[in-house]
Amino acid sequence: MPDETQDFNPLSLDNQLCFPLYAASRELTRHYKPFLDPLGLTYPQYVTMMALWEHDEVKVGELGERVHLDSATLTPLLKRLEARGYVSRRRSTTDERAVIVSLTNEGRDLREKALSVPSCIANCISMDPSEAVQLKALLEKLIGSLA
Amino acid sequence: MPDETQDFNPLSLDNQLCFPLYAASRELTRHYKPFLDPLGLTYPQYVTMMALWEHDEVKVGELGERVHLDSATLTPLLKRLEARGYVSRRRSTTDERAVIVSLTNEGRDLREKALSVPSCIANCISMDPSEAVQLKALLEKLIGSLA
DNA sequence: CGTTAATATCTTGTGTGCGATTATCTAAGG
DNA sequence: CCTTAGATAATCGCACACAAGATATTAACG
Repeated sequence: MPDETQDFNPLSLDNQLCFPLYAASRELTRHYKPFLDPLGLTYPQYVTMMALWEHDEVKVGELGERVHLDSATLTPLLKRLEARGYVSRRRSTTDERAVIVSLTNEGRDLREKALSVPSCIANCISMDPSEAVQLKALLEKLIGSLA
Repeated sequence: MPDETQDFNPLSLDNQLCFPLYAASRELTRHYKPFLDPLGLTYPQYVTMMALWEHDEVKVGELGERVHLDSATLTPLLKRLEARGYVSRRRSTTDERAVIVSLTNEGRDLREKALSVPSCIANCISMDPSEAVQLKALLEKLIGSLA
């Protein structure tokens, strides 16, 4: 019988919020891989493309704010997307410091092929939809609380 | 006025569970840094140490199962912890394939200094404790559902 | 106009993550 | 024994992630 009065261990993995958050993020990312491989995208690239499908012709900094990545991560990632032919990068003519990221036709077309990805992932998650919605809301609340 | 009948966009970042999960994980990790720097630990190293503080003298594979990391990530991470003097690695005498990871005295002592970290982080999260508990439960459910 | 501060991106260095491969060792069968 | 299948880490290659610093441009101010 476990002793109910035993000391609470603040460093136990089972008492941490950070640990399941960290593990869940990587586990979910791993599950995207088989669906993203045919598109020639990694998971961070997929997230970046989703942001661009919503709104392109944006500066690197604006894009980074949207996906919570800084330019040190985005610059090489965008260069790889450019090499793939999905995006183009050009200096702004009005502000030579800024780089404008836009979708190529191929990048725009890729969206059609990506449309089925969310439902493929949904099938991998045997979780009540209402719970998934609740989880998403709590995660967004956490992000807001950390800002 | 937004049109309530407009098409649902499955690829909108705002409709994804993966995106806030990915962002929240990195944001939270970032918030650990100022508290982990004085300990000489990165966030994944901290997680690994927490697992070892609970139970050391374990094989690399067992440790990896606990923290959801494979040997390609753990081996160099453990070598850095070894270089720091926090852990030791030795081949098992009974099974020469296995490497046993154990804490050094210095590694064990580090736990005392780390005891305050969880409460420091808790202070950073302006979130109802019951919501945090709920979030943790939902994350664990998600991990289980993906397994 | 010239100097300085602010902005925006890029580069470099360190440390993960993980797929794929390799090397070593154990165990099981013949 | 010997071969072989399975187990276990380590290694390699590529792609993030981010701090810190470098570079280039713009804006602000006297």
